Amino acid sequence: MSRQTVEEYMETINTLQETQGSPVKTSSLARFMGVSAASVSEMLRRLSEKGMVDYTPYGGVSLTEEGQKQVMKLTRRHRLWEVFLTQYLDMGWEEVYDEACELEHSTSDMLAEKLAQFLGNPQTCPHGSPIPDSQGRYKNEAGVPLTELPMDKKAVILQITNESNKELLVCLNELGLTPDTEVKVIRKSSFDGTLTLEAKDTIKAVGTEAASYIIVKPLN
Amino acid sequence: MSRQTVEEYMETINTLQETQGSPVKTSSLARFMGVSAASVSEMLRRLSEKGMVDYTPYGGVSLTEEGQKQVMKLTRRHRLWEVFLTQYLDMGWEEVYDEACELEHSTSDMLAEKLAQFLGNPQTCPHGSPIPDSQGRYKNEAGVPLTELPMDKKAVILQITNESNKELLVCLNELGLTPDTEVKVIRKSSFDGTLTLEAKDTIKAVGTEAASYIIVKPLN
DNA sequence: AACATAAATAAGGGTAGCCTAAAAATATAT
DNA sequence: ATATATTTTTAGGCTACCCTTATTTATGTT
Repeated sequence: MSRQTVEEYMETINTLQETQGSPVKTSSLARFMGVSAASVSEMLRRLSEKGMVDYTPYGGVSLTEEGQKQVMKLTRRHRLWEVFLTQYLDMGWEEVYDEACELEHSTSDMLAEKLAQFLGNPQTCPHGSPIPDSQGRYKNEAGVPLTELPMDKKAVILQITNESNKELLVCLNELGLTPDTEVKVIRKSSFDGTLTLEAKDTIKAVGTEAASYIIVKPLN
Repeated sequence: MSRQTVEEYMETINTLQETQGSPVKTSSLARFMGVSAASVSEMLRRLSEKGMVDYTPYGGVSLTEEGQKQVMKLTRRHRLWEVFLTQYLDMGWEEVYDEACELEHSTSDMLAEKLAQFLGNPQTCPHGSPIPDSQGRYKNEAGVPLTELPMDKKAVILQITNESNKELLVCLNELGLTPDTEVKVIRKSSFDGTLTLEAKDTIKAVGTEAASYIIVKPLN
């Protein structure tokens, strides 16, 4: 089986575990990967034989420790490339996800470490997600979705989940809602929950879906 | 057919056209790609259908204009990555060929141009080979193998062909025989042709095989 | 508990890319 | 010019990954 394809399955399993909990359903995987459920079943059987996932037919799938380790390696490569592409090649933060998806599969261990060194061992990607260390260890700073931040409480943006959503990222970038920015919710619409924010001394409006992808850390 | 595989066939056809002339034989391709001649035949039929090569059974293969253009794009990506890897990530010039082989297949048009810009549009790779421009145009400076340089004539190293030969590159690097270095042949062994050189005010010995891979431009 | 519905797998088929063995074409030597 | 050797292609098979259709399993409702 082609390395690239397998790696994409494993990464998707990981993402779905994180966002929707474990175990992951065949149908979710099929939807996210754009293939039929039958293809997923088949692949899960193979990945299971290779010891990368725990898979019980009809019961869903989760990564084994070994599988998790592999995914952390890929995540590291992916996010290091994102840092390089934004900081040195001047790409937009909505463009780098797709490029990094390609590059990560062509990155040797040595290259990854040299790149990390060149970049000064960054701790997060441009979207604020943590970069696993060379051992695959991962420290995630605790935060809450902006939707759950109490009114009038100052907070700092940690991370934008959904880093592959270009429309979202373009929009947030225009609003200046990027990691490390301080924000405060000053109004919540009683009709549809739309938030009114104060950030960088300006007033901004953010819908609930967008807000749910913005992870913040309350201050004090 | 997987893009990667196809691209590697095309690049190999190009390399063999350059080094051994056109058309390229099935058996050469099979040898260089490490696959059976039967697999090559099959692939050539498919590439021919796609208009990438001119192929006559039993008669060898050569790239079409379209195929050539594709290869130039890949060559550009490959050599740009080599420059990046040596200049910014501090990789050895014997290591970058393999890494660039992987990366070139994962490089979009936009990424290639951004990278070129970041690197200051370099004209040659670390081994001295020209980098095609964004239109795929290619200007190769004329030179001769070191084996054909007249004795006592000063020359400057243009290029090391055989950039994938690690042992050769390590050795030449130790001797300081890299592009832009001035050299002069001061002795040729009448027994086996081994050359004695003067470069950087030091005396160096180079065998004929190694010397045949060193392309120089005579001065004055 | 029985039934309807949804989800997942099994069965069967396709393509790309690889192989080996056999057959065909070409090159070489006598 | 013919026989032999070499090269190349054809034929037939294998695996990875994908598909659609049919069947099985799980789930939720009454």
